[in-house]
Amino acid sequence: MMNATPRQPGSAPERINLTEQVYRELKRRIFNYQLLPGERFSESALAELLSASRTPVREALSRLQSEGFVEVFFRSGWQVKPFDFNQYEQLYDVRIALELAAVKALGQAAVAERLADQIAIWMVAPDQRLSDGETVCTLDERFHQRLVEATGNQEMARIHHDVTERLRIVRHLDFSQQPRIAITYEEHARILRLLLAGETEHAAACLQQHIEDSKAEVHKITLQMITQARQTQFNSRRQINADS
Amino acid sequence: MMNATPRQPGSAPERINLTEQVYRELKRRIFNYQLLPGERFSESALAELLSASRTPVREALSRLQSEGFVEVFFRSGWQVKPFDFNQYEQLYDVRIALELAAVKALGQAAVAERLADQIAIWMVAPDQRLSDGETVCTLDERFHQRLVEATGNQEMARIHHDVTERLRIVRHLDFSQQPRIAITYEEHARILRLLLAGETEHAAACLQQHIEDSKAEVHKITLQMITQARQTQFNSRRQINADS
DNA sequence: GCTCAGTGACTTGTATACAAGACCTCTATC
DNA sequence: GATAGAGGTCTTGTATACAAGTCACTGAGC
Repeated sequence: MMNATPRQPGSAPERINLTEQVYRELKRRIFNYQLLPGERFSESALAELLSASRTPVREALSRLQSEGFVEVFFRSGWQVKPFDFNQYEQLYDVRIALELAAVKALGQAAVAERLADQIAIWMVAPDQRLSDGETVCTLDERFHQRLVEATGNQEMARIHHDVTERLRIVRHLDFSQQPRIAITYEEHARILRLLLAGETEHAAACLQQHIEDSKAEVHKITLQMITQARQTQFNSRRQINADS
Repeated sequence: MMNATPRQPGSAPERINLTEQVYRELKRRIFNYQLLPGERFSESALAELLSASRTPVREALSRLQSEGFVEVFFRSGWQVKPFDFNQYEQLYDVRIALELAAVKALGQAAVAERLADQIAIWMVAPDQRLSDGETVCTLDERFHQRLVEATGNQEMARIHHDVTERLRIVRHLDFSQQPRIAITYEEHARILRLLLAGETEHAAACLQQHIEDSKAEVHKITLQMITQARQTQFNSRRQINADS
């Protein structure tokens, strides 16, 4: 029955399941807006679309469900979790809590050592800055992630990563506008400068304000985006109806 | 193919899947030490044990895996995640970050209102205190959970809950000793008193120290528990061998 | 006695079959 | 015309079949 013998774990280094592939692909489509918040779909449709059977699709969905990206209705199909402002705000507050704790735990020396890559990216002359919103958005996400990683607390980093992914849908929109990019550069540079100077409390205050700003910004943008998303959804529905 | 039509969600209020049942039962067994850290098992053994097919068992395991309770080896069985001191310490630090953020966000009035139940439980005369370790352990967990819930941030509460569950295995042991119970009562009462007095910073400092103490305590206890757990495991293995 | 190849039982990964319930549509009735 | 009911189609939930790989054990060769 139960086997308690600790034989050597088969040591499968990085084996990629179909389940894993489907999982990643679905997440990609959600971040892409190929699957829109509120959109409904069935397991078999997904299975056919991704050339897999329902089994791996179900397992991927089940994981996405427990992470809060989708939900299932009993014998009645799946749905991408609809927008929830309240939830996004709460997740931003979780980010603030985690990142502040991280920054406060970081020593001056640790910053110089472990955040060298970020210093090289953000503390540059204005004419050296990147201008592509997409790229800067990714770098921004990485910056905040690295702050937490730098503490060495992998569990905190993992949780922070999950929260960040939940917010990715809305943060994406934030960087479609040029001013946001400049502000991001300036604030990240300031935070790093303060950390390097050992002014931890001041850095923490800056970081908090920085995240609060994103939170406020996203709240504004999301309203206009929802209408846009609804429009797209309506179009695609019309298209599907036209096909059949 | 895709169906974007938002027909009314079937509104299944609290339907309990076999998957859900298996999930809960497995978690229960892990918290119970019926499934020991490091123990290995197969899907079919579990399926037979719980009178289900492999499908719901797999889904439950997959969820437990993404939550960090178990892990799978490619075509080579499952394992309850072994003890990892480092990980537990990191999770304690996540708890500190979240609970401190929660306490700082709580206003004086909010405490009196929303934590009335906790005040009734912890701020009692010494002769009114409960003495059963098991019960106090559960109440302790609830206390910290309620601190976070009281902020109204459900996402933070959910994450805190998950972290707490990961730590449940080790915290259980902490309350097997009487002194820990008295200390818990005193410290919880003090934290609540300070919060009610509006001394947020002081309360936060107390809370931090309180959690750090648990963290240190658990580190001590776990060493002796591992041997004890191994002993139990050995016994149950002997029993199984005797059965067959 | 030791090493190593082969073999077979056992494991997970994936596909498929079937069951049970939800929802839409069409029809009969008022 | 409006409404209630029945049937069919579509959905997920669960069980099972099969494929592919792992691992422990056996036995031959030295």
